[in-house]
Amino acid sequence: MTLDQRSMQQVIGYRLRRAQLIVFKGFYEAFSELELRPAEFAVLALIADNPGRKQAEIAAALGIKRANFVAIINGLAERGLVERRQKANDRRSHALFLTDGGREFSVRMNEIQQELERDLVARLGGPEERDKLIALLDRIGV
Amino acid sequence: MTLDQRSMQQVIGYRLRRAQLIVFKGFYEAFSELELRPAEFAVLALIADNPGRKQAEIAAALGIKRANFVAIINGLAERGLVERRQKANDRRSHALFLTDGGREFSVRMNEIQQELERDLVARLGGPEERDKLIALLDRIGV
DNA sequence: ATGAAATGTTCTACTGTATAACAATCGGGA
DNA sequence: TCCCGATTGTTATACAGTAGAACATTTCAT
Repeated sequence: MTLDQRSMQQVIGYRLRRAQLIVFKGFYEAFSELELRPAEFAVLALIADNPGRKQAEIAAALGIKRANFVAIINGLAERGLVERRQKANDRRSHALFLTDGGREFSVRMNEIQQELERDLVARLGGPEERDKLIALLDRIGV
Repeated sequence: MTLDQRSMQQVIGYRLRRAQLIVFKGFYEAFSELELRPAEFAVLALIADNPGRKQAEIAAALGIKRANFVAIINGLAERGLVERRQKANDRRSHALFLTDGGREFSVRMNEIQQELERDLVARLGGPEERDKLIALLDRIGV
């Protein structure tokens, strides 16, 4: 009846993908009220911590191509959460800032994110386990 | 100069996604010679361990929608790796099997996968760390 | 002054994924 | 036995994510 899935269960990439999909599913549900996608969350969080940076910098930090980043910022700007300002010293680039509304939004956003994170930490078995997971994921990256 | 990315580094879903992308990048490079995608690898591995199962069963086990699974099996069948056979007792469903060529292919496929896995285990710091990672990912799922 | 590089942008294409609809088939209950 | 709902494979379609090429503008180093 039940399939033998033992071999795939040992494939790290496969397990990472399945786990990520589960976590993202929770994200979409929790953020449906704010209509926020994972990439948009990351962009807002990065701008909040790094106001005034160029589009290209934020995009590169998140592994998003310049070309695809335009639509994301357009969307956030239309919602009044983010603002493009001309940089005085370099007229090619746009500096990104949160608006007042964006800062307000990100407070609520971070509350929801904290809930999600608490739930995940509980599932993992505690903060030490969370730290262990993050440490292991660190080692996968360069 | 460098962006402050500390807050995002603590977001489990984000870290899972980035790690998964890195691992998949390695997968695509290692399997470019075989022109095999992650989903195709998983399908072949599952059929190898569970010959004769219905399309719907294999698809569901991998979290792939029936509709999207058709093209995957079509591709593997055109390459002579997989075979659809009518089930005697249920003429609605197709039973999936590896062909002789498919079994031969999966030997080479598993060799490459073992190399990838060895490399990942080395990065993680040893087999115990790999087991720990898998155990933590288990807890994220139901 | 000139040419290379950076930046934001548009367009395009491909992949992955979700939903709806359909025909054929199966199975259970009246 | 007949009928109705469920299952299965399939096609068509739509949408998000992502990648690459090309472009105008601007900067910068030589």
